[in-house]
Amino acid sequence: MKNRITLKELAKLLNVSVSTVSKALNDSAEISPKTIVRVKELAALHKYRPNPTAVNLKSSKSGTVGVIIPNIANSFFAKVLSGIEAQAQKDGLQVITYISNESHEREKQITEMLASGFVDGVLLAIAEETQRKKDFEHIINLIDYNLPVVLYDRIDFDMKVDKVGIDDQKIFYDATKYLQSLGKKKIGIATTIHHMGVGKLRITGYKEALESKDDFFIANSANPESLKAKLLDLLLNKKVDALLCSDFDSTLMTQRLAYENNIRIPQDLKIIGFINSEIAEFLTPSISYVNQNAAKIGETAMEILSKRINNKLEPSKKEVVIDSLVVHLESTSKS
Amino acid sequence: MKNRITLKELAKLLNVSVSTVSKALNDSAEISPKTIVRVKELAALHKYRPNPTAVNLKSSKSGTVGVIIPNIANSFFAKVLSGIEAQAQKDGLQVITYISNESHEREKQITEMLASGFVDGVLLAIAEETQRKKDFEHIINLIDYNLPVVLYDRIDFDMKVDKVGIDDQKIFYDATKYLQSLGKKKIGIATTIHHMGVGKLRITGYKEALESKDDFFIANSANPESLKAKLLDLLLNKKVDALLCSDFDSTLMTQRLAYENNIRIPQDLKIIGFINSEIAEFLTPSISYVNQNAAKIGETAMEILSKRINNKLEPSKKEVVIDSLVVHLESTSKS
DNA sequence: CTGAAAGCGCTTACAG
DNA sequence: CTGAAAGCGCTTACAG
Repeated sequence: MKNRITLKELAKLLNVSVSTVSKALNDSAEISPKTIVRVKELAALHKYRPNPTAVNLKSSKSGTVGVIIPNIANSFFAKVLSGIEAQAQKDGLQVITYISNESHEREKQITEMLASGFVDGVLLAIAEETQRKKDFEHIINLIDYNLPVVLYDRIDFDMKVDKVGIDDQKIFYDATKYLQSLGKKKIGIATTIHHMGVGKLRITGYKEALESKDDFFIANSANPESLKAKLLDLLLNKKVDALLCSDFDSTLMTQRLAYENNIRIPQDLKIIGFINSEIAEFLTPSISYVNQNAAKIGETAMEILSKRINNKLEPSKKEVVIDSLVVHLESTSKS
Repeated sequence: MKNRITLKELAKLLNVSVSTVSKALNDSAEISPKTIVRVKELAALHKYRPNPTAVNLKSSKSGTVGVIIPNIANSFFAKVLSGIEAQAQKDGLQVITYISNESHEREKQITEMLASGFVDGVLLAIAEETQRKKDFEHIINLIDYNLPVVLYDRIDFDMKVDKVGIDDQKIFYDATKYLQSLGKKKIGIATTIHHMGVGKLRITGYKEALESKDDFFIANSANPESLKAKLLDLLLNKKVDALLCSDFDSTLMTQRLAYENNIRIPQDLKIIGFINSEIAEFLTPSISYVNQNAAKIGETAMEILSKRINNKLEPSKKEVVIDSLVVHLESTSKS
């Protein structure tokens, strides 16, 4: 990399001291207007930029935040990242990206690295494996380190940190109520993430919405074969007339099984799924989906982290719920 | 953030000098084995970690690379990022992510910021708008700055930098030949990115594969209405029997128009599209797609950048082509 | 209004 | 084998 000009060199060229140059560039009231102009002109000429690393060392800040993403191929998280990046831009922060791939081990490595102190704060969505193992020690450590941490999306954990996510329970509650309003009597749920925080909340919301007289119809398994068997039971034997699908895999399997068994969507079966708009819109038929407002989640989480870093927030932790809504496409249209 | 222990404090506790502590921790041959053990034990006890910013300042390196991503919601780029991150991990580099949103202006801002010198190197896929405007000045500046730069994916540019991408021309050449081998006589192409480097190469490959007696059937427009009209002409009037779709939008429009006009896929029309596996597999019918090996592209680009940063590469620039292949699903199955 | 000095937390040539 | 000193590129309290 080309050698960039330093304060020292600038000072030599101007025949003034380094301190004068530094103060002039920072518009210090101590420096005469004339000198300020003179210094700034030469700095501009040489395209002087303060060395960020030196500034960081002085200020004990890095100007960076770490973002831990469980799975970037999931377009939900890609959009969250996009929101994070946009807000970080505004706040003058650099985003360092780490991908845990839903792995507990990898997540531990990352949190340890972050605790070593490069970044000023951390945005975290907890890996699936970590949730399954219920081993949050590395996360507690990170928080105890007094590094500002904001949990995003996966926030149903008992930790003293700021959180930004959606109200998973309410969404499935509302969705269930909506299907009831369409006259559906046998509403079921399909899920591969029932062991995860968000998965549990969605089931709770669903159950809560049903009347005492209603049966629960739940197909839950992380194993495709087992899920398929359970779903077929709901579709063919129990003859459910609507299904809430809690994730990508269960949504697509539901749709496929309906197709293979000549169950017509939406006439015989209505579906609402937790999948991305890109896919939902282009399935045949298109599938009504939950728009989680991913970018907004990222933006808000970054905004809170940024304020936390700059001590602009009262000590008590925040928990922000971002509105999400069901986008109705063909799979819930009135038949 | 909790105050972390420094070399100085460690030195005081041990009653030795800072230099001794530093050398001991770095296993210097100058230091006695006894001292090394003593120092390391206390360091471990206090969980000492060198302050990365200070190390960076000394070494004039930041240990970070900047990655400019045109559109992270495109799962191709998400996978590239995933490959980049994995390799950066191995190389001990931190990945700072910037999203240009295909915007020329935003890309300029980012490159200027990067030229200001925080990162050790840059991975770049050039924004669509930049390509349309043909204004590459900011990129040339970045390169001239002697900051190592590696172009990924979008590499059909005349710049003296390392490049990692796929052979777009060959893929559509091969795909066309394949469709011919199935007996298809009227092979067309649908594209919304004909103005972009990769889009042009794909068309070139397609044309190259056709015999002199064959006609070209090209539906090209970035405007949906116009593309639709051109596609309908190919499908209904010209009666093409196969279509290569150069991007997401044209693939889905082709599939939709076929559906709406009772053109059966694959019996009446074969399709190969440049879309992600996640979507391709779940369309009805499933659409044969080009697997671009996105993670490999990211990994390789990062590997080259890392070597370039450490001066482990000869001066001449590299251009690496990552193999990609067509994954055949229902839309090209023998009818 | 300007500059010398100290210091952020390290590393490393040099002296002893 | 150990330590004092210089220096990476800045900022800022302090002296003049």
